[in-house]
Amino acid sequence: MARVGKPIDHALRLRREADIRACALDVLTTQGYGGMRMDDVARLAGVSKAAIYLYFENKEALYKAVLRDLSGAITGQLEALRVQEDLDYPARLGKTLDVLYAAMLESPVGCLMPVVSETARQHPALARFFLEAVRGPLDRELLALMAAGVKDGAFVDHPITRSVPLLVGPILAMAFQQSLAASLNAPPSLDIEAIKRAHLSHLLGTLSPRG
Amino acid sequence: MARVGKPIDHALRLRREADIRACALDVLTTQGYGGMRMDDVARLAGVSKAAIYLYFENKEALYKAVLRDLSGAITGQLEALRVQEDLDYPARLGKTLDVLYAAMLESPVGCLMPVVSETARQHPALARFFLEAVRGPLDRELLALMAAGVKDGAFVDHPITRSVPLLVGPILAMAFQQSLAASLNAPPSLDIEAIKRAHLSHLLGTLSPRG
Amino acid sequence: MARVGKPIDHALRLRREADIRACALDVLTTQGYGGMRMDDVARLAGVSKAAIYLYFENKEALYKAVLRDLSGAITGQLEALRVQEDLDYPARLGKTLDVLYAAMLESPVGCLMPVVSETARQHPALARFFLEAVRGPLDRELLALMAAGVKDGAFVDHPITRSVPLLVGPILAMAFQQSLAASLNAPPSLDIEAIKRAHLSHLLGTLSPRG
Amino acid sequence: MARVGKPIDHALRLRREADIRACALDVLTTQGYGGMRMDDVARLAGVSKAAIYLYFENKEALYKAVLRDLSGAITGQLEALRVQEDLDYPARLGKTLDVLYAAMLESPVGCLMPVVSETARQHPALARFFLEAVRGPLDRELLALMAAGVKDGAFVDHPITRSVPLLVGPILAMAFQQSLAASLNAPPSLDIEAIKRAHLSHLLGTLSPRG
DNA sequence: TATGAATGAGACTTCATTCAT
DNA sequence: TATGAATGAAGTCTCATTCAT
Repeated sequence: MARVGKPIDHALRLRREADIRACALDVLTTQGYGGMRMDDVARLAGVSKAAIYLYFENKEALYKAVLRDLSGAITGQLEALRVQEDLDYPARLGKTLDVLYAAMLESPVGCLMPVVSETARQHPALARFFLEAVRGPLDRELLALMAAGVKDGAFVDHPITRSVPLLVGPILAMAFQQSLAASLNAPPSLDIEAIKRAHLSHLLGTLSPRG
Repeated sequence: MARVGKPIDHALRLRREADIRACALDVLTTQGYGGMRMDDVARLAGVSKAAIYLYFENKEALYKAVLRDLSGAITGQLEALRVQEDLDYPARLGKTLDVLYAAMLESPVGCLMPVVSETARQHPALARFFLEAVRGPLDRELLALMAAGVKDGAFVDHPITRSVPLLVGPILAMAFQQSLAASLNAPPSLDIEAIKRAHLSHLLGTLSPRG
Repeated sequence: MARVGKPIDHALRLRREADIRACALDVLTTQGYGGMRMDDVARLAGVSKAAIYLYFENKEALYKAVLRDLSGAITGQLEALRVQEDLDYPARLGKTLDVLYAAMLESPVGCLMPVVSETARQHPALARFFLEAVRGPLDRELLALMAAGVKDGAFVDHPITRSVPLLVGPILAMAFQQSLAASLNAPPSLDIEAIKRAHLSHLLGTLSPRG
Repeated sequence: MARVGKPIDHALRLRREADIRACALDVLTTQGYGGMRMDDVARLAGVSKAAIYLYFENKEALYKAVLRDLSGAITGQLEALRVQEDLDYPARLGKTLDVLYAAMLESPVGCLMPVVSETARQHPALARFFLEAVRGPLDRELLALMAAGVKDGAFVDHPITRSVPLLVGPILAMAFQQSLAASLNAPPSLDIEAIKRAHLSHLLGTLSPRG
């Protein structure tokens, strides 16, 4: 009657938690942090408001969990790329852009950027969390790749190798733009593949050792 | 009895209104739309909360007024951009970056871009207005400059000449970063002049006809 | 039309505040701190719940204000007595008992003692407040009187002159008892005047210099 | 199938019930009734929250059970008091104080007295029960001792011999004080032995036939 | 015009209690 | 019997907005 039980239950719990996180992400991207009511998340997840508190200590914790989850996935991908030594540096940079473009422009993550920005203004603790737990690891990965490329002579030692905004700022800008467009129900107007190619070519133009 | 007072009162009214708008902008840039409490605006403006409602119908109307007001300021700056035709293209691109860096990093406009994005879903009309009155002219001006440079042979016909995010996205990324840092009362950590130089060098590396 | 206005308004505000404090005391003595809902206080005072927050920062502050108010009155009386040098020490001690008996057994203050006790368990901050702002001053007054009496040779230097519980603990005990009796709608069974006389006689028996 | 298990189960059930009662007492003395969360009791008892409801109908029932249980312990102590008739009256009064000091300051009973007072309004039945089962016998015993002492000429016929608060109120006052100090995690600051001696000396000063 | 005072709707969070297993 | 999970009712506090003066 008790069956194996325990591990299954544990998995259930994890799935429930993920469910709630997913619903929270949904609400978050459309309503922002201030507009995300625990009620909404609960209703969307099909549970009672109080149930959310069984999985997350409070609204802030839920928000952090959503962010941590998403950023962990991205950072993980970047790290895998960075150490994939069978690719040359330009290729690794290209794949890195692939990951970032996909995350920021083809997933809900992009829509979170304005939310993060707005949220940070009212909740310094959340701003700090974002910088330390999301932005920090991401930046470190990217700068590590560039530094390695420079050290191995694959990249010129140009200041952009030390500046994340100059390297991938355009992606953030597009995320903002797309989020705005989405709010207006405008069709997404960016030809992402073309822009990505141009972005990479632009970077390599500056970074390639000769001419 | 109060007849004679009218015109004076009218001027006073306009000034008061502008005062309140200015204070609202202040609060808006530091706290975001959700964090802008009528109480705060009132206190900052030195009037009673109820007084605000004598000048603006409600919070949203005040927000709209702030944005409308700001769009005028931006258009002014754009006009200054356009009259610099006696300089060569690289120099004009440099000046353009100067203006944009200043606008995004040292004026409230940069801070408002994320605010607008974030409130876009609740206030699509405002978002549209912002896109048309602020972002639109800015984009057109920049693209016109690049197109002219290409046509005159001063710039290579690289796709980045047709993509505002690729050209100046890094600036928004930095605004975002700076705004986060400000939420933490951390001193701004970016060496903007150096970055600006790197940015220009990066662009010219791709755009310059030779090499 | 503006009349003198201001001072009257100010007085009104103070009266409102006192009203709310009084209602809070009412609810507090019957429901305890945990059972005192802001709603109840508001309804009793004939204002909206939110209005209370115009006068008191939060529930804790309201509670503190109630306590501070009551204790201030008592301590003030005690202090006046202590320095009333035309009375001899036994008389001053007697009057002091008068004050304490009246406060604890003939006013709602007595009923607050169990409330304070219960509240302290859940809110250390309030326990500290009670000790520092209520109990402390009261104890100091009482001990100062005894010390002066001893120094002037009016009282024997017995250890009870340095122990507030031994001096006036019985009053607290009766307050608890009365509060309990009140809860049961039992008629108050104590002959306070007689007990007070016995109490004083008991104290003077120990404190009087000769036999 | 489970027939044989019954008696064992029954014993287990009783032990479990007692366990839970003990844990509830623990929480009750430190947190008060309002602060006693079923969660806390469950965690302390090492069972699930739901399990408590297998043994007690609800929170109030658990509270009642704790009190009922305790009344037994007290009556036991009182019986020990009564059998000391071989000692003279002052010595017996001293022993009586010993027992009361121990009961009020070193056992949970002292802590519960204010808890009962505080919850009396919500649970008058409990208050009455407490008065009859705990306070009543205690008072009767004390007054009987004093009456006997007076009748045998060992004590003066002073009114304090007929007033429990005047005789032992200080002990409750100290319990109150100690309970507050405990809320603050402050080390208990009372030198109980010294106070007890002073207390006895104070009483005998009034009660001793000569002087 | 201007304001101090007031409020209702609503948000987060807690907890005794129940239910499916 | 025992529990992890779930919940509804309730409580504190906030804030845009209104009203009497």
